[in-house]
Order: sequence, then structure tokens, then C-alpha cells
Amino acid sequence: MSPPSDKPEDPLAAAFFRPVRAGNAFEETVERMLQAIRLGVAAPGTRLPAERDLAVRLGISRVTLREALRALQEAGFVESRRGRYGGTFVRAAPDPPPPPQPAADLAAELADVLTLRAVLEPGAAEQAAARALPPRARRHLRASLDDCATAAPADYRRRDSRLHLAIAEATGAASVTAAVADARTRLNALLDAIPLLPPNIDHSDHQHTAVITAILDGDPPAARAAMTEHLAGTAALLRGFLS
Amino acid sequence: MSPPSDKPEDPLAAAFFRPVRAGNAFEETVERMLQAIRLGVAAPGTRLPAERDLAVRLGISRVTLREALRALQEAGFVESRRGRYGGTFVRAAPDPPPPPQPAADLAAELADVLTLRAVLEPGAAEQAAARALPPRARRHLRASLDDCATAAPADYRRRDSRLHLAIAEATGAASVTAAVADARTRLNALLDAIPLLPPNIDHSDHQHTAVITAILDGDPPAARAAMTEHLAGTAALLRGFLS
DNA sequence: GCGAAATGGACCGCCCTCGAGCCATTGGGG
DNA sequence: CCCCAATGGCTCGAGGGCGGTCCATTTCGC
Repeated sequence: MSPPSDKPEDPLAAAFFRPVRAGNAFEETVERMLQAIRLGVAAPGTRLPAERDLAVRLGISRVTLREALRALQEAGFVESRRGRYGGTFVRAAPDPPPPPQPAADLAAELADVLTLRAVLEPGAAEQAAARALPPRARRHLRASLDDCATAAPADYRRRDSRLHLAIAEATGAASVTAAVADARTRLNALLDAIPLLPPNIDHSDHQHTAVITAILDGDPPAARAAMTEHLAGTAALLRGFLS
Repeated sequence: MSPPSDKPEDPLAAAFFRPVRAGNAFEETVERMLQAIRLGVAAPGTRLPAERDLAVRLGISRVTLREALRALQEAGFVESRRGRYGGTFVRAAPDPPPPPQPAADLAAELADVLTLRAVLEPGAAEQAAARALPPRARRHLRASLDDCATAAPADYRRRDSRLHLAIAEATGAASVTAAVADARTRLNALLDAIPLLPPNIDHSDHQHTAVITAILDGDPPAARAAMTEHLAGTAALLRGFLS
């Protein structure tokens, strides 16, 4: 009998035989909390949910959650206080060490995340525009746009992230929000390696306005088109700096 | 001091404070392998990678992988043979028990997965059409389309899934393929609850042809439009049967 | 016929994670 | 003033998952 050939290796199989879990529970928890803090979902000064509550939400034991929180505390991201009305609070971020890119297969990561984003975000903008948004969501979109436009350069990326997440959230589908959040986290890791230029900010703000306006006007094609154009700018910028 | 209000509960936070892991390694592995078998990525008769290799790819220990494979074997999905050129082989699927929907928050799940799909798949089709596809990918798309068009009703959904995955794969971005695969798995769980009607199959085949033609012609807007129309049909069908 | 190679099968000791319970601290309300 | 409620801090025993190692089986090539 000749050896059963799995030589050609269906590339599709790679998508299924990929790692089942990203790491141990501790690491994944730290990563998730860091993501929430860096993307500005948990703003400085905010109190995180109580440990007993948060552990249940994250689907981990309180022991493991506490280990993660202790690591974040030692890194200066959060601060804990005991007693009634105590809790774990987000500190004004130190965020000093943007870890240098491993640069191993940076080109592949760049292409992958840009494609993923090009798939997700225009679709999210379109779906958001196609819904009858409740007043609360409309206000949230407007507020996020405003926050972004008035941000100091140091705050820009955090608020930019929040705006994009607000759009994803406006689709009403939690899994869309989760997917956009993951893509955004990967993108931010790449963005940390390149400078933030005022002309780009100005350009982005105009495009943000176009996207939000189209969503609030209930014009899906326009929302999609505006978002696609917006992403093209960032993509070109990243490719220019990292290729 | 008044209690720090986390009453309003930023809905965005829910996307970040969601469970870190879906279950234990054993369960997740069984689920992943079942996904590969049900979606036809691992076809009947195929040999799976050797345990030592597969365990590394899935990022789990061989012990845990073997427990998962043993469960699949007892359920009749795979069969193992020892010795050189032995291995674990996919059996012609029994697939008898489509577990009845929990139906708990079925409406929410339905809305979520349909929105996710509406975001992902038209975007994937558009991105695939925008690329210069290598000959191998073009052949794969044509073959998948043909497989789907000539499928017996019993095989239709498996081949349909493979076609959609082939489109995602054509974007060249592994994370897009992974996201589409996950959405498809959730969708299939819902589709199992409704009948497969010949007119729908015929309708789907025409739409599939339109999507693939647009992709091979390098016409992104047409690919997106054709896929959007295709998804609308399935979405309407599901909403009709499950609402 | 026989050894080498590749595979599934089985076991052991270590560490991570969990669930549960209890302690320590703080501020508000009676 | 004292007790209660809500929070973080801590510990213990049980079970799961891991890395490593060796065994059993089968087939190819010499």
C-alpha cells in the first residue's frame, strides 16, 4: 500500500486545525482586560465589576481572575480598594512600553488583518444604516463622533477605536461587535509602530462624519462607501510604513 | 459617598466581559473536529493528521486530543487503525441525531447570526473578486460550484458549506475563513431545524453561479450584490420557519 | 525473514484551574 | 455607636490538562 497522501494539505483544513485555545486562562484574561482598557471601553477612573461578578461573566474562576488583576495592578493599569463601595478601578494609563513588533511574519499579519477589517467594517456600517436605530444608539454615535473630533492627539486612537466599536454595536449583533473588537485590537498593535500625523487625523475626521451621517440618515450604500474609503486611507498608510 | 453607579452598564462592555473560553479543551476539540466533519472539510474516507501532529496544530496535548477522538469514535464519526500507514479515518457519516434546538433565546441567536453573516459573506465575496486569484484558487471555486450544483439533496448542505468556505478562503485571509466557518457552523445548527425544499435548491444554485462568475470575472460590486441577494433568500426562509 | 519506521495506545508526575468557604476592610444606616 | 452589607484577600482539596516516555501493532524495504 502506498502512503495515504496528505501532501497537498487542503489549505481549508488549516482553518479548522488551528489552535483550539489562544493560551491559558490567565493570559487570555489579562489580554481581554488590557484590550478593554486600551480601547477605552473601561475608561480611566471607572470601576470594574466586582470580582465575583466579573469572574462569572468571563467564565473563569475568581482565583484566576484575581491573578490577572494582580498582574494588571503590578503593571499600573488598575488599582484595588477594599471595603464597601471599594472595587478595582482603572488608572490613568501609564502605557509606556509599546512592545516592539516581533516583525517575524509582519507582512502576513498586516495583509490578514487589513482584509479582515475590509470585510467587517464596511458591512457593519451598512447593516447599522439599514436598521431603525433607537434614540439611545443615535445619541451614542453622535457623541462618539464628537469625542473623536475633539480628541487630543494622545487620546485620538482610543477614541477612534471607540467610534468604530460604536458603529459595530449599532448593528445590534453582539458577535459583530466582538469580531470588530478583535480586529481592532490587532490593528492597534500595528498602528503603535507608526506615527500619528495631524493631516491624517483631519482626513479621518471628515470620513468619520460621512460614515456617521450616512448611518443616521439610514443610507446603507453611502455608509458602506464612506467606510470603505476611510479604511483605504488607513490601509495605505500602514502599507507605506510597514512594507 | 454614594455607590459608584455601574447601573447603566455600557452595552459595549458586554462584548468585552464575555466568556474568555467556550468550554474545556476536550469539549472544544470535539466541537472543532465535528465542525470539520459536518462541513465536509474532512471528507469521509479521509485520513486525519497523525495524533502527534494534530495535537500540535490544535494547541492541545495528545492526551486530550485522544479523549476527543475516542468520543468521536464511539459516536461513529471516525475509526482508528494502528501500525504504519494507519491513522484515524473519517467514516461515512451516521449523523442521525440532529439535537433539537434549545429554543431558549432562539430569536436572538437567529438575529445575531444572520447579521454576522450579512456582514461577513458579502464582504468576503467582494474581497475575493478584488484579488488576482491564482489558477489553483480559480479551479477550486469552479469545482466547489459544480459539486454543489450536482449534489444529491442529502449532500446539499455540506457542499453548500464548502462552497461558501471556498469563497472565504479566496480572500487569502485566514482569519476571514475562520470567521465565516464559525458563522456557518452556527447557521447550520439553525438550518437543521427546517426542511430543504427543491425550489430553494434550484434558486440557490443560480445565485451561487452568479457569485462565482462575478468573483472569477473580477467584478467586486457584482460579487457583493449577488452574495447579498443569496443571503437574503436564506435569511427570509429561516425567519419564516423560526419566528 | 527481519529490522526500521510510523502509527495508535497507555501511563506517570506536575501544574493550572476551579469551586467553595472564610477572613479583613470599609462605609452607611439604624 | 454598632451592626450590616459589599467588597477585595486568602487558602484548601479536587479534577483537568500537559509533557514525556514507553508499549503494541502494522507495513515497507532490504
